[in-house]
Amino acid sequence: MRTQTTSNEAVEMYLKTIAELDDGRSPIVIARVAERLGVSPVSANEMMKRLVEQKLVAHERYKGVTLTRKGQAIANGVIRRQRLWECFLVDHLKFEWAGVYEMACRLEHATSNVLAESLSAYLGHPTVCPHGSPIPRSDGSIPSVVTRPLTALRVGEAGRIHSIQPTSTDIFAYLNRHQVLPDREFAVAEIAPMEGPITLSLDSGRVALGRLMAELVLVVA
Amino acid sequence: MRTQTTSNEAVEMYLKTIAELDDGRSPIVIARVAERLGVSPVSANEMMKRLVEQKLVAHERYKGVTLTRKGQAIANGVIRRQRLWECFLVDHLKFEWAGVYEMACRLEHATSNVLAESLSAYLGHPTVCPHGSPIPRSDGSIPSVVTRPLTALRVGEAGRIHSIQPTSTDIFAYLNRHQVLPDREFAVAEIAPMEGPITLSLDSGRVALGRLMAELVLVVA
DNA sequence: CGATAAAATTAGGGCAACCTTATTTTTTGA
DNA sequence: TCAAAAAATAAGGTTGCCCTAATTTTATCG
Repeated sequence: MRTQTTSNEAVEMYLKTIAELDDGRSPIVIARVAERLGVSPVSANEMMKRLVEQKLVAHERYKGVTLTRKGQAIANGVIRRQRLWECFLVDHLKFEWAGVYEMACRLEHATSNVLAESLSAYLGHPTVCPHGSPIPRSDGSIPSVVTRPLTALRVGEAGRIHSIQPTSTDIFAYLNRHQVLPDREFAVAEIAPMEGPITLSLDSGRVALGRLMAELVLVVA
Repeated sequence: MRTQTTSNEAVEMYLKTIAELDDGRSPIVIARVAERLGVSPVSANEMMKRLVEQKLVAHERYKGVTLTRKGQAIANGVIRRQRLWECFLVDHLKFEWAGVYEMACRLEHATSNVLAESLSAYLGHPTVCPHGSPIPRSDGSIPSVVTRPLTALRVGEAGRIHSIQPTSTDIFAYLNRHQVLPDREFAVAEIAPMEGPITLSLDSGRVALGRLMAELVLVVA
């Protein structure tokens, strides 16, 4: 069977997931990774053992995992490929914003470096994906912008939506339906007590977002 | 782990390989399939057992296998996806004709039906891949053209190259270097005895092809 | 500060695809 | 016609990735 030159799909998915969950503060709890990938915690633990052997992640027992430099490089490559494909699917094939994450996720593992570079050139070297997230550069670096999750804002504060963190199609679709899209301006109209919803006022009207969802919406200013 | 809605990669590769080896005459010897895929005959045999169970192939003991209607449909879908990607890679990403087979082969397994249809529309619904082979239609049918392998011609006969059958990058590269490309006109200049090379005369000059390679070049008229 | 919840780990399997080596069955051609 | 070549099968592995159930370790909070 044709052999892979790069790491395989499962490894890529684990590394990408760790990178996506990483907020730069504390190690990533393995159980969170398992949840995201829809596998049992045991399976995720086993895989972590393999990734530690390959020096792709560092593991602090009972704390969680962190990507090594090498692991981060692979993860960034995977994310780059996925986001490039998302751009292609939206800009050229005219797919809906909300559904492209999954499609691109399958293509990313079938994409060599040389293909990614040609694709990037074809697309005009985009720097953000359709959800507003930055596309890692081919050298592995990521353009960094200071953002805050929506949950960090207080009532009355205004801002601009920067990006929606990678998640499921359902959530993308909900946000899309309510015009919660990258680059839109908004103000925080209300924050319900008891971990209740955050209501935004946008040009298109008002939307209420639960705290979990609001956590995924990154804003600037 | 994300589950596949369609058949998996290994199954797709086996079915595609059988379809590619099929000349419509006799069943495909399993050992030939194994060779093509670079697996042991034993492995291929085991897989055939699984494919027979799933009613994707029919097996005549000591003769070989044939695709069932269902197996052919899947194979055609896989071939369609691959050839669409080949078109994209050559026409839009400006890749070399010779190298795209392998790249498209990886993408094909990551391509859903809806993606294939959008891609086809984007490309203007092409009917042939860059190697000249027909792209199966979305309903599973294949445009049929009467062609002969180069080996069926006699000295002095002229014709036009229709397509190069799927094979390895090396062979594509050799043919490319010598301008043996779809749509080129040629005449058979010489056929060496003892299974020797067939020499073609093209506008660009002369080329000698071994019998095995000549078998892969399909011509018309 | 100790009980409980959360996280991690251990133990014990399963399955798909691959492998090698040895053997049996069929086809074939001298 | 029968021996060699080709095809298939049998037997026994390996690896990667997944599972459940049971247990151990750590963290947290009343």
